[in-house]
Parts: sequence; C-alpha cells; structure tokens
Amino acid sequence: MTENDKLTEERIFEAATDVFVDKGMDGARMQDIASYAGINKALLHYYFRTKDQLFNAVFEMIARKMLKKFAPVFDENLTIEEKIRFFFKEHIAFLQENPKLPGFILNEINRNPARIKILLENIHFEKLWEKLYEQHKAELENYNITEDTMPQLMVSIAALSVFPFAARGLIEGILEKADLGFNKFIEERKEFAASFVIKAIKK
Amino acid sequence: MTENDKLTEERIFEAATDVFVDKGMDGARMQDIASYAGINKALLHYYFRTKDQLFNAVFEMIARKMLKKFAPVFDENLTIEEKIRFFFKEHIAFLQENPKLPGFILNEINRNPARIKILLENIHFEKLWEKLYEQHKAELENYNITEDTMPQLMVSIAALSVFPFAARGLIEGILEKADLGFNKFIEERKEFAASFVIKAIKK
DNA sequence: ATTAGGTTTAACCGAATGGTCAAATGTATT
DNA sequence: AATACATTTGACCATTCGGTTAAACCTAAT
Repeated sequence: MTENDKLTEERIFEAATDVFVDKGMDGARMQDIASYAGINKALLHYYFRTKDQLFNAVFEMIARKMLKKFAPVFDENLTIEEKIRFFFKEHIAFLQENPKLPGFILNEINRNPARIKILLENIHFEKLWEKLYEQHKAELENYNITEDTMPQLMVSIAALSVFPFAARGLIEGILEKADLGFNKFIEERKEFAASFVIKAIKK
Repeated sequence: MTENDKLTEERIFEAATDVFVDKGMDGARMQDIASYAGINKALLHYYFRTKDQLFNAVFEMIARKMLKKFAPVFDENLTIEEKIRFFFKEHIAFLQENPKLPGFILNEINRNPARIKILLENIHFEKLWEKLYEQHKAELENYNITEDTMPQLMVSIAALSVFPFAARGLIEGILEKADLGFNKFIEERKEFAASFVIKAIKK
C-alpha cells in the first residue's frame, strides 16, 4: 500500500508538526503525536526512529517553508519601495496563517543554535542583502542606505514583521485594555510597517 | 542562621534563574538547578515547594526587571526624539548584559499566555502609550503619529530593540558570512534604530 | 549537656517518557 | 492456499524526573 503508506507517514508528519509547533521540542510528547495522528506510539518509531529524527524532519521543513517566504521578493522586478510593500503584505499574510511559527522557530534556534548552520547551508540564504543591494545600487542614491547598513535594514524589516507574532501573548494582553483586537492590529500593520520603513530610509 | 539562610535561598534563586533562562521551563531539570547551586535536590523543594513555584518566582522577577526598563523613559523630561534615543541606548545596553532574556520571555509567554495576564496586573504596564501620547500631544503635531497608531509605534520600537537578541542565532549565522560580529552589529544598532524610528515618524 | 527547631542530606517512590519487541494483521505474489 | 514482506499493535523495559521521607546535622537557648 504505497498509497496508504504515504497517508500514514503524512498524517504522522502533520500531527508532529502541530504538536511540536505548539509545545516545542521539550514539551512535545511522542504519545501526544501518536494519539493526534490516530496511531500507535510504536508506529511513530517505525516511521521516524527517534524523537530527534522526527523533530529534525519537522523543523527543517518548517524553517525552509518560512525562509522561502523571504526569497521571492528578490526575483520580482520592482522598485525598492514596491518590494518593501510587497514583502510586508505577503510575509505578514503568511504569518497570519501560521501565527505560531515565529515563536517556535526562534525558540528552537536558541535551544540549538548549531542547527542553523546546517539550515543555512541547505537553503542558500547567504548574502541575501548583497544581491538586493546590487539590484538597486543606482536607486539607492536617493536613500540613506549603504552596503554597510544593509544588515541593519534587513534585520529591522524582519523584526517589524515577525516580532508581533513572537510577542503575541504580550501584545494581546496590552491591546486588550485598549480594546483593539490582535487581528485588526496585524491587518493594519501591513501598511504601517511598510510606510514606516520607507519613510525611515528616504533621504 | 538568617544570614546563611538568605545566602542559600539566594544561591538557589540565582541558579534557578540561570538554568531556567538557559533551558526554559520544560528543559530545566530540578537536579541541574540543585547541582548548579551546590546543594541537594531535596533542599530545593524545602525552599521552593515545587518546580512551578520556583519557576513562577524566577519568571516574575525577570519579567518585572525587564519591563521596568521600559518605564524610566516616561518620567524623564525629554522631547520625543530624545526619549527614543534614550530608550534604544538604555534598553539595548540592558539586553547586551542579559542577551538570553528576550528568547526566554517570548518563549514562556507563548507556552503559557495565561501567566502574562497575572503579570501585567502585578506590574501596571497598561495604557503606557496613552501616558506618552498625553505628554507629547503638542509636540506630536510635527509627527505622523496619532493616538490610534501609538500601539503600532510602540510595538515597532520594542521589535527593533528586542528582536535581534531573540533571533541572535539566526543573525549570527548570516552575519558570519559578512564577517561582522554580533556585538558590533548590536553596538551600531543603538544609533541605527533610534535614527530609523525618528526618520520614520517625522512629518 | 540537653533540648528544640530550623537546615541539609541520602535514599527512595511513583508516574511519565522515549524506546523496543514479539506477535498479529494485512497484502501482494506465486 | 501458501509464502514472503511490510505494516500495525499491545505489552513491556529502562531511565528520568519531580517530589517525599526519615534521619542526620547544626546552632542557639536553657
């Protein structure tokens, strides 16, 4: 049953993804994953020998999926400002559908920083801003951005997009008292963050 | 021995802080904390009955310490721009000395959001931007900030300061290839982030 | 010196957890 | 129908972990 086979493995993988993202590596229980997938715990170990192996598979898949969302911006033929607006719209929309990913990834990275190096090799994520800088060298004359400050800019953009989700618990707690829902806050953020960055870098 | 007593309890508390911040609630082991404090595991339970109690004590102390760093800005008699520069300088300096706090807090908040509500009640952190907005109402005529967008601004400022530490593993992995140390990156960030925000909100 | 009370320890307990195994079940091939 | 092979399961194991207990230790007061 290659068909059923795939189904089982996929069900396991999806269950594992949900549980790991929700509880983290340390908090996740193999039994939970098995129950969630509607199978026996031994079958988990049949498909993925150990918890570590299962976790690594899940983590790499998620990290790849997330980092990939950063990439398409660089292929589009757009001005910097258009790219910035495009990025915030797309990336925040992605996070709206996967709101727990930021917290999960940041946490697991801190728990095991070594994993990142492997990840960054598999996905070629290096010198990403250099490419961007080359693409817009002429255009950047009108902006307060040099090659040196590109990393600062990139991290800032990532921060503005990712942080609200990573700190959702805090933000919700505070916004509540201003009776402003988190969803509305995020929806408004797509435009706010984009304009914020563009204003910030303009000469 | 009230003197020795305090010493033991303090040693335990400090050890617990280190271990919890490093491994998180789920990853931390009572035995590790005991060993780290140079005492017996039973003595841990003698001073702090359960792991939960110990963790709560540690977490609340850390959260209070960290959130407190946000407060002084509001007491100073400074212009907005001065406050922004002051904040980034002070807050990032604080994080330089406690680089693992952001990851720890964000993670534990996601793992147990309910705890936040209790915390936010103990520390009165509410409507903080309303105070700020009132203080600078007149001055804000020259900026693109309304009362509605204050939360967006506040979250953005926090993001720019906190995120690099929460994502340190990632940033280091990427910066490495640009042979720029994390420390240098952070040092430069104090000025970069401040100017970034000021530019962004100016009319 | 003895007592009393807080402090510290070694040994232990029960539950939970990651992982294993032999048996059972299903399935395709001959 | 019989064989061979992959899939699935229940029962089980060893270890780890949070927590307990009873006894030992220390110190100050009588």
